[in-house]
Amino acid sequence: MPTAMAAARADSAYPRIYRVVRRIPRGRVASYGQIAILAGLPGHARQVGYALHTLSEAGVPWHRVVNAKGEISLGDDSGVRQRAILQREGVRFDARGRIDLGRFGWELARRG
DNA sequence: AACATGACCATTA
DNA sequence: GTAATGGCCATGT
Repeated sequence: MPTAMAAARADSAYPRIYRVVRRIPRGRVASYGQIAILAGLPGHARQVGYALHTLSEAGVPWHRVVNAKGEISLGDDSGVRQRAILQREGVRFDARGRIDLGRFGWELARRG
């Protein structure tokens, strides 16, 4: 019988993060901090970013995760790619490259 | 092992 | 509005 400690260690945080990201509906975005909270890791927003950075799994809509300002956090070509995908899903960006989280932010309490 | 870096965030000035 | 600070901790050197 494995100890509780071993069991907790066996379930690393990354799969939980991926599971939450997969729940983000199409046409919506969530912040890193929000993902961390929903994954049961409050305050670990940075680890969410790292989890997505080292992401090798398929089927995870990583592009629906942006920072708390509604801005894309990637500076290189990946950022351009992320923005294009989001726009294809119907997410609108303002002139400064920011998303209105009041309109496109993922809110669980809201139906739709 | 120490150290620096990073797809972050909230608070404070 | 911007800038600095502290917290978080996985990865790479």
